[in-house]
Amino acid sequence: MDARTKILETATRLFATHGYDSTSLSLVAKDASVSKALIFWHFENKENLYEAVLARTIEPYRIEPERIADKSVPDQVEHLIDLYYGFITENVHSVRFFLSLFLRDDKRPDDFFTRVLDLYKHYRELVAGALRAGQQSGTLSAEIDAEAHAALILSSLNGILVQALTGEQDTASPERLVRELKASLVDRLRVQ
Amino acid sequence: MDARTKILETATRLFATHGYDSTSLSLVAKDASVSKALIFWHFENKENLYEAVLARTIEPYRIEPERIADKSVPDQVEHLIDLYYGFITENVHSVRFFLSLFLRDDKRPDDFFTRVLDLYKHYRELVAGALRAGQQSGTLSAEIDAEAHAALILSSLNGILVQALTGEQDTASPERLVRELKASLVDRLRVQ
DNA sequence: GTCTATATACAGATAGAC
DNA sequence: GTCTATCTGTATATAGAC
Repeated sequence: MDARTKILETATRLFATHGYDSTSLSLVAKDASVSKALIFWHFENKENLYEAVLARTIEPYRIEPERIADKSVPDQVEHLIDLYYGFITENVHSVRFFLSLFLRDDKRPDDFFTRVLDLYKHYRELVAGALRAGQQSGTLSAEIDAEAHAALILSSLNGILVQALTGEQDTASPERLVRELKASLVDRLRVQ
Repeated sequence: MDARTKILETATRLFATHGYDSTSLSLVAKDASVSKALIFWHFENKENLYEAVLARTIEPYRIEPERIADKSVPDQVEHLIDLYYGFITENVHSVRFFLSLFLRDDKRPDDFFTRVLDLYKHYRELVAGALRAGQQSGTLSAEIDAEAHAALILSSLNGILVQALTGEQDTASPERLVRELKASLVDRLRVQ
């Protein structure tokens, strides 16, 4: 692996765990086994390195349409829930990173910020759309407000994520909570 | 107000918004209109100041029993939800602070960490207990697992909190989401 | 208790040899 | 491209006057 990539990988790990300010370039250099000067040669300054790290981190953040619209309408909502949960599971570290960015007054370039938010909104609209489709086909209760309910489903998923991230080891596992979520927020809406 | 308190208040605000490392004592001194040396005279060093800030911040974190058991059983769950939401609303800044602490590899003394976790667990047990009471008195469906369902309710509340903290301004307000939560995770369980 | 002045360490960043 | 040596600013922390 070339030095540039080595620096990038090391910096990604360190920024994610300690944040921007608490990560010194001396430490990055040491952990990547290069000199501090080399970091500047490749990335010019600390902020540039950080932006490169963010760009690298956000790369897998996208919605893959082919994964979505291939299920019968009532199950589509649960399928979307599984996709969301699967994505989070595969990207725990960067998800934790972005979440902590949202909570801090830290360095957070707006373009990345809004890109994550847009993805989130888009996903919520997909869930809302699936709920509406279920209502129109008569398989889901017409009583609920699809938009608000979709927002609740996503919020609950985020809450489960937070619970998993903060590492509370007791009783309810994330998987158990997701099952409970599906049972309460989807299955219970099915028209018999 | 005496200088010690002024320092403590200023430091609380700054640590909460910028974190431990990004808050310099020079800034605290300037914002509190005292000399840097005075901070050291009162708190010895930066870590001590930080611990004092944490102790001050966690002070209102407690469960008040008199607020809890004064409702009819089926409404008790919704009452607990309101209490949780109310607490969060009143303490947004410190809640945000603690949440970001949980997500970072930052300075986080374990005693504070576990105290917050214990409170959370205790609260979840209160919700589970209320659910069980409802099931025993026949007002709530016996089908659900009270522990898992209580965990889901708390997770959802945390998710709503995160949504509010990350400041997504569109469509669903936190209040709207809490209403939706009550409708889906409590009302829908009522036995007619 | 509160200040100014200072010591010491380490941060981000540059110069210049190879 | 990669290094060592160095500059400059600012951080935590101390000394000592009042």
